[in-house]
Order: sequence, then C-alpha cells, then structure tokens
Amino acid sequence: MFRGVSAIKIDVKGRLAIPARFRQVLRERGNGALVATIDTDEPCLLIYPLDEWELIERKIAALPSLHPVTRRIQRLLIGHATDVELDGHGRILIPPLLRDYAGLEKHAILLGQGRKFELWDEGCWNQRRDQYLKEVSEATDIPVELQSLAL
Amino acid sequence: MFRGVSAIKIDVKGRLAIPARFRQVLRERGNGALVATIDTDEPCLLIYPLDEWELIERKIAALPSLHPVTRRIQRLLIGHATDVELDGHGRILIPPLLRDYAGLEKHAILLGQGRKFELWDEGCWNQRRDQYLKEVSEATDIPVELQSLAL
DNA sequence: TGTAAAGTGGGTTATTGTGGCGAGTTTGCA
DNA sequence: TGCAAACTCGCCACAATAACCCACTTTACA
Repeated sequence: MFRGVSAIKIDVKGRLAIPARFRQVLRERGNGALVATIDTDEPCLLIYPLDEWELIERKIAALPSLHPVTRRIQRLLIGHATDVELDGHGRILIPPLLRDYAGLEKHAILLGQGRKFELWDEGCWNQRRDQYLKEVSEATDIPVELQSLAL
Repeated sequence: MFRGVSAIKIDVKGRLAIPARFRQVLRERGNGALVATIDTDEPCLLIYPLDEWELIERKIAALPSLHPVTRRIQRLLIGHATDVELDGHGRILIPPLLRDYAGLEKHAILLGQGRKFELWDEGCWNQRRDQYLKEVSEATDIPVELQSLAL
C-alpha cells in the first residue's frame, strides 16, 4: 500500500522523481511500468502500477458502452491513460497534455492513496486541502458508517 | 490495449503521424493496415487495426438488416469505413470526406481506446472533454457497475 | 563528521514529429 | 484522346522531444 504525502519538484523537462521508498516495489511489480491518467472529479492525476491499472481498465472496458455516462468515463479514463516508466534515477516523465490538465508547475505534491498515487500541483493541493478541512469540520450530514469510525 | 492521449498535427495533405509507441504493434498486426470510419454519436473518427475491424464488420453485417436502425448503422459504419495504411514514416492519410465529418483541422487529438483509436479535432475535443467532466461529476444515474468500481 | 543514498539539474545523443519537394497516378474536362 | 489539375505517396531535411548519462547538492544515518 502506498502511503504518505511527498513534496516533489518537476524539472523543466517534465520529469519528477518518485520517492525512493516506493521504487523497489514499483520495480518488482511490472519493472517500473506505471500508468498516469486524469481524475474526473479533481484537477489531479492518478498514477497506478501497470498491473493495478490493467485490472481497472478491464473493469471499465467491460461496462455497457451504450450507456452514455459509462461511455464518457471510458473516453476520459482510458483515453487519458498514458504509459510511463521509471528511468534509471527513479523518475517518470509526465506527458505535456496531462501536465496541463492538472496544472502542474514546478512544485507538486504526490499523495500515496493505497493502490495508487495522486499527483497535484502544490498550489492547487493547498487550496483544496484547506477547503476539505473546512468542509469536513462544518459537515453536519455525516454518514453513520463514518460516525462510528473510531479514528 | 491502446491507451493515452496524443496531440498530433495534420499536414496540408491530410497526413497524420501515429505516435511511435503504437507503430510496432500496428505493423505486426496486419502490416500497418488500418480502417477508419465515423463514430455515429460524436463528431470523431474511429480507427481500427484491420483485423479488429473485420471482427466488428462481421458482427454488424450479421445483424438483422430488416430493422431500420441496424440498417442505418450498417450504412453509416460500413459505408464510411475506409482502408488506410501506415506509410514509411508511420503516417496515415485521412480521406477528405472523413476529415470533413470530424471537422479535422490542423491540430488533432488521438485517443487510445482499448482496441481502437478515436481521432478528434483538438478544439472539438477540448469542448467535449470539459462537457463530459461536468456531466460525469453531476451525473445522478450512474450504473451500479460503475458505482462499485473503486478507482 | 564521514559516507552513502537520494534528489536535482544539466548536457549529449538518438528518436520522433513535421513540413516540403517531386515523381507517379488518377481525374476531369475540352 | 490529350492535357492540365489534383491527389498520393515516397523520400529527404530540419526541428522538437525524450532517453541516457553524468555531476553536483542535499539529506539521512551511523
């Protein structure tokens, strides 16, 4: 499971270094092959190990493609999913179009999210995080499952 | 599986370069023979490896052609299907009629979509993508299969 | 504080993308 | 049937990009 938040820099060529603690695992699974795609709710990218992505892709592809919403999800997710690979220094190159989508500048935030990573532009993430914190503290309609969750 | 977005240019002669990462596969399957046809829902083109297209064509042809809707689908899909071939530089030539149908100008977007590609005019795609993103986030009638899909 | 590992930023080279030229072919028209 | 125009297609050249390699800085840890 991938955990934790890391501040990372993206160099002028669009490369970013995956934190060293994840590299060995990523190299063992699929030899450092990853897939980056967009998140449909937020301006951020999702990064999966290739094998993990293939599971999801199969599920998405199997959805009834006549249903307009699923058709759109297929277009967006599979359409944006791009293979990326760890280079000799544990870095990946984010394709320009995806960089644009997430508004990625020099400073980025990589969030471990269990089976995947989320990649945010730093400014964007700070804004969202504050907003989330605010929303959570103000929320009144908390699901019962959540209320019973002992943190 | 074909995946990922690529921004590509169409030259004045209507040629477009298939991204290099797909070429080898396309050459191995059917020696670079492809089929381009129209999408019946959206102003874009569908591009299949020839062998993949032949499967689909057979399925379409097998539909009960007395039914007016299938008759129309047959006309549209099979009628617009055009053989195209990778040239020495990995480019294909899109026939003028198909170019017009998809409103293809100089800047285009190629979307990998599993077993096929979709080819969009860039402006058109940007519009649609934003619309899809909006619709997906607002959608209420999400299929159960999709709800259970943990991204 | 010394050493190793990780992070960062170049420079170089190979590959890919793009536009242009020109020969050959087809099409349309007189 | 002959000619001109348009279209294809192969080829070449230049530009842009990504892959590779190396070096320096920073951090972590003994």
